[in-house]
Amino acid sequence: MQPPETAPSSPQELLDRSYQIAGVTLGELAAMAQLAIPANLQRHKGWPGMLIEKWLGATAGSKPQQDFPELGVELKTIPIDQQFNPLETTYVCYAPLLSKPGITWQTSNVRNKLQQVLWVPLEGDRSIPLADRRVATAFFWQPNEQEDAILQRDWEELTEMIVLGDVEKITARLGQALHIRPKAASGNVLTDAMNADGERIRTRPRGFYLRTSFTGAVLHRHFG
DNA sequence: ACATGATCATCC
DNA sequence: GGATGATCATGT
Repeated sequence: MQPPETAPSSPQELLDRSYQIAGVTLGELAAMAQLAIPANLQRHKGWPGMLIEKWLGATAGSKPQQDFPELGVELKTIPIDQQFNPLETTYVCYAPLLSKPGITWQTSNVRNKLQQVLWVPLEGDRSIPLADRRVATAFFWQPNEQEDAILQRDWEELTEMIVLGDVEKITARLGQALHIRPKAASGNVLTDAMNADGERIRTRPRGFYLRTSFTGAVLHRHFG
């Protein structure tokens, strides 16, 4: 078995590819792809995601928007424990701190990214050596009406705070399903934002993340 | 610096 | 133990 060299031409082909690697360990996938396995993830935090991208035929690199633009599909690996509970929150996208006019939930990057997600759960318990962790069965997910409403409410609450110049009041405690946290290589990275008086300020870049309670519910809706 | 891929590590 | 805030690698 080898990684594909082309992008999948249909959602079904993408799903088929994910089934091909279900149950396989990350060590086996790395070996077949002739990739080195890091000793741990401390300095290779994105490694599992990159490995799965390669095996499903996502275009490499750090391009904006979805992983499979032609399919309208976003790929997300998610580390899980033995009960299929997520072990980490899920990064969605950067949070724009300089609001663009006319942006709504319907046109937001968050909604665009989450419109159609291929979830690929991976064994993530730190007690399992990285190479021994197995890929679980992937599945497509589209937010249902209720999930979309929750995400919309959170997004609107947080976006309103940014628009009102209250970005510094935002904490990760806000938001039922979606929240905002720093997202940067280090604490000294700064970007532009506005304060409540409309003045330019410098602040840490932020990202939108899905809480584990939300992704956990999504997983359990599919795996019971 | 921004954006991708995320997990780490500390605090509660 | 779990969530929050911080951080790591890489490419554009």
